[in-house]
Parts: sequence; C-alpha cells; structure tokens
Amino acid sequence: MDVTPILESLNDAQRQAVTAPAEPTLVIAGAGSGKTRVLVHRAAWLIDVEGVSPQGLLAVTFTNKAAAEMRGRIEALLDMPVNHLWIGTFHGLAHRLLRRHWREAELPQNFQIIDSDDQLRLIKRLLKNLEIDDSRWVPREIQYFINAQKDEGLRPKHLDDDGDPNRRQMISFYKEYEEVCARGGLVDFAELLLRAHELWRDNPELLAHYQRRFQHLLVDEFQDTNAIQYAWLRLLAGKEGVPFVVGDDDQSIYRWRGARVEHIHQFQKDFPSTSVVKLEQNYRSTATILNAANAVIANNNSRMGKNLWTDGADGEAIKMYAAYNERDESDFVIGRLRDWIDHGNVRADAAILYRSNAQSRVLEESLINAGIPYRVYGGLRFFERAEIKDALAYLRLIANRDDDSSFERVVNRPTRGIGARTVESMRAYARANSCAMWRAAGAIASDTLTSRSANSVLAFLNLIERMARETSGLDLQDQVDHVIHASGLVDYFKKDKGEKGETRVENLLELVSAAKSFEPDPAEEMSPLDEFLSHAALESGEGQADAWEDCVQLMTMHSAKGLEFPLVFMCGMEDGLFPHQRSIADPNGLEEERRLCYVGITRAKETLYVTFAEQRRLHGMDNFSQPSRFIAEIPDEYVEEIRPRVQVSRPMGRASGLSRRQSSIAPGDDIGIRLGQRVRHGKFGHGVILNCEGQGAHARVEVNFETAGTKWLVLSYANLDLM
DNA sequence: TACTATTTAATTTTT
DNA sequence: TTAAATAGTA
Repeated sequence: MDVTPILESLNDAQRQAVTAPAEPTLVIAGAGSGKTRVLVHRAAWLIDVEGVSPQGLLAVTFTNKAAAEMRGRIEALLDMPVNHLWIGTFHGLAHRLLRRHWREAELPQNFQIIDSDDQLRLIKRLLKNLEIDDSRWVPREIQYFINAQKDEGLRPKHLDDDGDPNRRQMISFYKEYEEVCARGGLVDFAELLLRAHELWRDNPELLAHYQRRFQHLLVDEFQDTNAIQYAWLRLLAGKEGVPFVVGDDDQSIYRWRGARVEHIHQFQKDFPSTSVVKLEQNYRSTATILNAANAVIANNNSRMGKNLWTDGADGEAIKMYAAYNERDESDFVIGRLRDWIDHGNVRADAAILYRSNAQSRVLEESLINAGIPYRVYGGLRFFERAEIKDALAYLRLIANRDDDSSFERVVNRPTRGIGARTVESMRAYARANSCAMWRAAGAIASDTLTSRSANSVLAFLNLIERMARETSGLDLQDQVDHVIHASGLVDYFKKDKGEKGETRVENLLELVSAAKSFEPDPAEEMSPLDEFLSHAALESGEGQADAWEDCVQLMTMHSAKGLEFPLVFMCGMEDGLFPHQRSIADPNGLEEERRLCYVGITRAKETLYVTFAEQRRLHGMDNFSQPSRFIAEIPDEYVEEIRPRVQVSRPMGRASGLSRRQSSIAPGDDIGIRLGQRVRHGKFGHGVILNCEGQGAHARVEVNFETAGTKWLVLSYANLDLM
C-alpha cells in the first residue's frame, strides 16, 4: 500500500494525528493549522491503510457545508466515491437514526421537523391557547428555556422548580410544548438530538448494533458540542469505539447556544487513554497577524494553551485607524478597499467583519456610494423565506394533517374568509378535545359555525384533500408545482404590486426547481416528499443565490469562522460594541468575546485593519466610546496607526491614545489630537474634538463641550488637556 | 380584512 | 434609528 498521497503533504504534527493508533485522540487544531485536512486524511488513512470499511466510520460536523466539504475531499483523496460512509451534521445523523427507528423512538413515521421560527410560532400559539399574557411571559424566553433544557438532555420530568414560581411556570410551558409537539408529530432541532440520544440509551441492542458498526468516530469543531451531543458521542463510542475529535478551545464562540468548551477537558477524563496532538503551525497568516492573535488570546484563563507560528514572513503591520465616527470609519474602509482593488486585487478576497449585524448598514451605504459590489452574509436563507415556508406548510399538511403549525400558517393564506375568530373557535375545540386543528375544523364546520364561515372552512379542508389526491403518485417537482398553484399562493403573490411580489413568485418557482434537482436517497424509507421537507428544515439553503459576482464580503465575526481572506477589516472595535456591552460584566462572556476577536484576527492572511469610532450613533443616540480593550492587547510593535486625514499634528502614539495618560497640548508639541479626542478646557469643561484645521501655531479645533456647546478654539491659546 | 399609527426594544445563529 | 409587533381605524 502506497501511503504517500495521504501523508506527503502533511507536517509532523498533522502526520502524527492522521496516523495515530486506534485509540481516543484529541487534536487541538489552531486556526489555519489544517484542521479539516487532518480529518480528511485521517479518514483516508483509516480506509486505505488501516483497512477500515467506510461503513465503519462516522464523521460528524456542525454545518452541512462542512459535511459536504469533508465528503468531497475524502473522495478526492481516495479517488473513489464513499457512499456508505456516514458523514453529516449532528442533526442530520440524528434525523437519519430517528427515521430508521421511528418506532423505537416512539415517533410517528411521518414526523416533521420544525425550525426555530416554527418553534417560536408554536410557542406563541400555545400561550394564546392558555390565555397567557405574552408580555409577562416572553415567547422568546420560553423558547430559550426549552431549548436550553433539551441541550442539557433534560425533560420536564427531570426538572425541579426549587420553589421558584417563575421556573415552575417555565417547566409547565415546556411540558405543554412537548404535548403539542407530540400531538402534531413535530420535532424541533434540539429534540432530534435528545431523541436520538434516548433512542440509544433506552435500546441497548440498537446501541450495540451501532457501536459494532461505527468503530471510528471523527468529530469536527469539537469545542462546539453541547451536552447532549457529547453524551450521544460518548454513548456511541462506548468502551470499544475510537473517537478522534478535532477542535480549538480558543475558537469556541457559541457558549450562548449551549456549546461547552469544557468537553475538551472532559474528553480526556472520559477517555483516559487519550493522546493529544496540537497543531500549531499556521499556513494562513503572516507572523505579525499570528503574534497579534496569540497576544490577545493569551489574556484568557483556562486555555489548553497553544501558540500559533508560521515559517512564513512577518508581513505588514496591522493597521489601526481611529475614526471620528462610524461614517468616517466606513469612508476609511472604502478608501482602502478602493486602493486595494485598484492594485488589481479581487473584491471577493476582501472581508469586512463586525460584531453585530446592525453595523453593516453604514458600510453598505458607503459601498453603494462608491459603486463597489458587496455581499452581506447571514440574511434570510432560501427555505426561511415567508413564501417558501407557506408553500412548505401546504406540502406538510398534505403529508401530515395533524401538523397544527402548518395548518395555522396557511389556513387563511391566501385569504379565504377564515378570520381570527373562526380560527379561535377551532383552537378552543382542539384544546377541549385534545385533537388537531384539522379535526377541530371539520367538527365545528358542521356544527358551531355560521354557514358562511363553515363553507370557507370546508372549502379549505377540501382544498387540502383535493391537493393530496391530485398530487399522489406525481413526481416531487410536479407535486410542488401543483401545490403552489392550486393553493392559490402564486396568484396571491402575483397580486402584490412591485418587485416584492415578483420576487416571491420567482422564489416559489425556484422551489419547484429545488424539488426537481433534489435527489432522494433510496436508502431512506421515506416518501420523497417527506424527505424533501426534512431537507428543507435541516438545510435552510444558501443565503443568496447570486454568489457569482466578485463581491466584497460583509459578515459578522461569528459567520467568518472557518473562512479566510487576504484582506480583512475588523470594524467597530470599541468597548461596548466589541466586547459587547452585554458580555463585559461577566468574565466568561468577556473571554468568549476575546475568543471571537481571536477568530476575527486569524481570518486575515496578509493585511489586517482594525478600526474604531470615537463617536458612534447607536439606537439613534450618539455615544462616545473607548477603543476596544482588545486593541490594547495587541503589542505595539505589530501595529501601525493610520493618521486621520486632518493634519493637525502627528497622530498620537498608541500609548497616549489608549492609556489614561494626560498631557497638555502646547504649540509645536508633537503629541497632537485627533477627531473625537476627549479634552478638558479650563473654562468650558469637558468636550470632544469635532474638527481641526491649520497647522502649528495657527491650528484651530472645533470642540463640542458637554455644557458649553460647540466652539472653535485656537490650539496655542486654548490650553486643552487631553483626557 | 387590510392598512396605518403607535409602541417597544436593540448580540452573536450551525441545525 | 429602525424594524417589528401590536393596536386601532376605515
């Protein structure tokens, strides 16, 4: 067996990981150190060299994208398709198990998956049913509570209210929610994982079967596993299994979603024979960028400890720009971007990163003004669009009449004279008789309702039945095509004037082609429609279809994880924004923000800009802020400050700008001032510099004083103190 | 039922 | 500021 292709391109540490013996292995893989490569080569090594059957391997990721990439790269490396290799997301694999063993999992065969949006609607509906004031009990918080419990593997029966009435109410909502889901055959994301775990836990023979089958477990982004995912892995690994997990404790940025970095430590306790391999050589960034990242993350406690290095060049300094306000910041970014593009670079190689989505607005405006094409990541995804969800709801209702979520979604969409009151009486009936809306609708239509609304309701029921009849036996795409028309959705959106309606109709037609290109897996014992619906829930589709054009990339630092760009701007580096206000007080929160900063810095391959605004309009109010503490954590030697456009004097060194050191401004003094600089005047008190002009002894500044208003002052006389 | 005025709240988001 | 959700009105 020639192992050259699998090993030749690897460095020592990577090779050590890839060829590790069949024992639990923990790979700590720094940013850009070849994490995916190690996973891919490990799989190839096991199959090609160790002779493990592809069927004996299970590879788990968090995103569909990562799963697809891994499969593609393994196949490329082995030069053959590996169809029987299970690669998927935690949710995808859990789903597969539940479909196969729906009976043991105590689920109806045609259970449907609901996404977070469906889940939230369902909770709101539930509150209405219980006649609960949803300003006192916020649906989002209930949703968060339920998911947090499920992420921890807890059912209502495991929960204790500790005498806390608030908690007690939450638990009862959780219980209610479960009952509604059970009645409708609905499974949310967290439920997929929890059920799959219980399936194995409660069916030892089944578990034994999978334990025998999957000897080798490959896990990507291990630092992001939540309790239930980890428990699931541990069950599967049992005593004999060989988990091979790859992660980076420094890139754990999803604690708020249940991810627990601690699993990295726990893993070594649970599998005492674990060997640890650290990948620290970085192939992405310049030494300067890596040193900066290392320095920042070194401020965190409780790390595994790791230092990225490269045998490449130092590269250019990190550029820091202190903007006057967010407008100035974005103008600066766009100016630099223009230069860069003018030098023959590709727009798509540049990324603008920010902490929160709201920051994109100003940047977008500047980009539009400058005529630079851009793309914002993280918008609504295809399957999340309202019109698509409408169409899917019809399809789901055809597949499962008991799906109340879908029923309520489309019962009056397009409007067909079934108003809130009618729906309300259906709800009441359904609640009183513990039955689905579908049956309630039938019952009250023949009973309680006025003939007019009864007719409307019957028409709706007939419509669904008719569509079910007419589409049975059709190909998937014909089913979808038929439904979007017969339901009246297409006509309904056509009526919408302007571009919006057009886009919606286009999207609906796009859904038909999505169905057309969808390839059901013959191994799954589901109808193609059920499979398509599950696919739609589990894989919400790409953000935007037109990923073609060469665009500057805008995204949050969270969404940037895993990506890399030659040119990166980190914008809005201000305390309060980044680290975010809501994380600053809590040490754990702050450390997570710092990890996010680490993620951001390590996205850059060659050039990194960090910018902050001294003044920023947030929620319609002007706020003054200090540069992010993370900026101060980057050693001076790696940073070059970019001068403001106004030439008052030299920009103050970083030390003076970022520390509390005070200094008086004297004429001719080299230590100058910047726009946004806070100052104090003997008579006018505290203020902020808005504008500057002139040089040396003639230099004047415009200062906005907190109490005295805005004034122009001659620097040499004003005797301002820098604050 | 649909449109308009008012109120409210404001990280990050795989699946 | 603004977007979304709700309440009120035609």
